[in-house]
Amino acid sequence: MLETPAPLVPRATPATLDDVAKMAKVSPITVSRVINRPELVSEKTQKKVRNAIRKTGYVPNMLAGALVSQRSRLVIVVVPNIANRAFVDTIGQLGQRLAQARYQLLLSQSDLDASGESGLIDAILARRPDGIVLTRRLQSAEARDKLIARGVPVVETWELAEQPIDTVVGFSHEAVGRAMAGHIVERGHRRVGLVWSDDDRATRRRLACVEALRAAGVEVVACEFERVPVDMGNGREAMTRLLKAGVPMDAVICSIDLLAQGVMAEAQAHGLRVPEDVAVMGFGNLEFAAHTHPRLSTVNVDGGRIGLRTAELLLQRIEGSLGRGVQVEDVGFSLVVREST
Amino acid sequence: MLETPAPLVPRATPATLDDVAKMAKVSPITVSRVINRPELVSEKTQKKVRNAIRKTGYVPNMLAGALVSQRSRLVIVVVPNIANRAFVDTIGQLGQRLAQARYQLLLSQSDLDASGESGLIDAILARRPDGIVLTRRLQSAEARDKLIARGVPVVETWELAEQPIDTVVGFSHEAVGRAMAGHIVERGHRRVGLVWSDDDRATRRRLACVEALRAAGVEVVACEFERVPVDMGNGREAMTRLLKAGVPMDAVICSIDLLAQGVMAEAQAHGLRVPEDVAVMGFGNLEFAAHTHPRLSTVNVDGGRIGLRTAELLLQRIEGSLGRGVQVEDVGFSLVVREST
DNA sequence: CTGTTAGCGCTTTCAA
DNA sequence: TTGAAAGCGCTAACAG
Repeated sequence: MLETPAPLVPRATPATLDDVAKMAKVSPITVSRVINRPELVSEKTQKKVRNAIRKTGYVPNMLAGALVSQRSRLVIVVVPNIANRAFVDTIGQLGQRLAQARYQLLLSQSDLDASGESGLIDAILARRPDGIVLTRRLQSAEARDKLIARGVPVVETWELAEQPIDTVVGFSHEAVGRAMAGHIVERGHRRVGLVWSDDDRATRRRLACVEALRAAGVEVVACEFERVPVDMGNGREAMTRLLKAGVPMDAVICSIDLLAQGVMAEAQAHGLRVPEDVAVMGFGNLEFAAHTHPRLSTVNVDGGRIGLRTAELLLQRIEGSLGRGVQVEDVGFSLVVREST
Repeated sequence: MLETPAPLVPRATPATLDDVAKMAKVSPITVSRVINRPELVSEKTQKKVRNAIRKTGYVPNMLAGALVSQRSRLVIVVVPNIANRAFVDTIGQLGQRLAQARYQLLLSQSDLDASGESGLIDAILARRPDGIVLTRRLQSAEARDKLIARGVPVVETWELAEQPIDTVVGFSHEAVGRAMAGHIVERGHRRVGLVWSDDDRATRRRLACVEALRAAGVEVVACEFERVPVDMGNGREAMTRLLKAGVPMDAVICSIDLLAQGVMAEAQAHGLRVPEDVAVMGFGNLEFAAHTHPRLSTVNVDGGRIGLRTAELLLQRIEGSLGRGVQVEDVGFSLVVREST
């Protein structure tokens, strides 16, 4: 090694493109090309430039690059809260596919922003991302209008928005509710308790579920609501209340697996057998659902597929090959029947 | 409402500071001040400017602002994977505190980046964040050296790094391992199985734990390793193997609560009583640990406190009131004894 | 309290 | 295949 390595003590001024250019004895634009479009530069020049980059410890300034090129190569994903495991696969696939296309994925936790949805969207737009992915619904019309006015590519996921901002990749929560009801009816249960989280999407599943149960002559004997974010503890508490109330029931449907897990634990702590004494069903097919004792019946959503399709459509929107607000894709869902029902 | 609202159709060119300035009949810098330092502008002028901002639908371009001011008001947090719930509270508190100080927190999932740690760090530095928080250890010396050379404020969390990049907020994994061993010894167990994830930090807990067990004359009869990321299913599988091997044991210590949860489920599926037949202990005090049946004994780390202290120290580093590499803060941990041991 | 001047670091466009 | 000139949108520094 004859090269001088990059200095390990912070420099007063980090190296710029010009510094690299001077050292390599080329013009700044040539350095830029080596980094962004190396196919336009001769091997020999590339070598000189890469050497200079290494020696100076140069790291491109994408603020400057994005400012002039109007492309940030940044996609921001809004998640309600990273504790929500529903979106793990979606984000994984999305990020991987975008990385292949040289886009960087950064996550913004929406519940961090005290200024509300509108402020959150402003903060995101201020970074000039090339695309935005929403895993939650924007309630505020103001926030939605801002996105529309900007014209930035947006994909709404995990539901089928009725008035989409732009592109949509999701599934019908109403259809899920009906499918859950159908399964419980099929299993011959007649008196059902509900343990439900109190958010927009869960509510849509619940309304459809209750309607379908009633249509089949099944009685909904109780409904416990839990504020989001819910956890397993909420499930146990809800089941405690249900058992204390003494209303006889042969099944409990939950808005989400976490609650179902808590409901099962509490039932067992009371000596009840699942599913013989009481069947339990969840939604989400979270990782643990396959491994509880007994294993939990639930509804599976292919989050990875949502992520992949979102990436594809977002890239098409960014490149302009897909129009805005044109595509609404339903990825569906499936019932996962295990031991708890 | 006499105002013209921002247009709902994407404009050819989004409004700039100059557009706002012209409409409000002030200079651009005044608009900038209204946004960033309103205390320097008279009420009357502010009103004019805010009106113009609303009418034009102006959203500041932080790329441009950061470029000239050398402050991006952006902090990037590196998480191994958002499925890892250990960091939820840390990120929540960190983000909230930073938001108060007008910094935006964005998350970067490190396992998304195929180019390795060095490429990940380059991608992050290219956005010129004012600070970086690491929730995982950087293995590559190259990546660490890049951060050092840049001089950007960095806080390493969730462990006490031996050769810190800059500031540290964490706890000793060795001390945790010894505490777990101590608890099992105290409970009178003599033959212990281990179910462990195969990562750097977990390994440090295990080595210390095993050493302490042996020192107390407790026999380690088996050790099952699981590749990260682990889940509850890995715990069940490991316990299946342990039971199949037929080696008698009276306790199982796990590297993480998820594995412990799986171990308990499998033990129960085999008709074993926890803790009478076999005690089970985890680490992390994940949300479900308080709600399993029986409730799980574990080790609690105050992730929220780590987040808060990280925010404070990072802000001090950014403002220059704290020197680089000066502070190493140990937030400790605590044993949480419940029903499973 | 408000404005003028200059330039952050990079890429676009056009030219050689 | 390489370079020169111009300017993206904003704020620091200074002046009034």
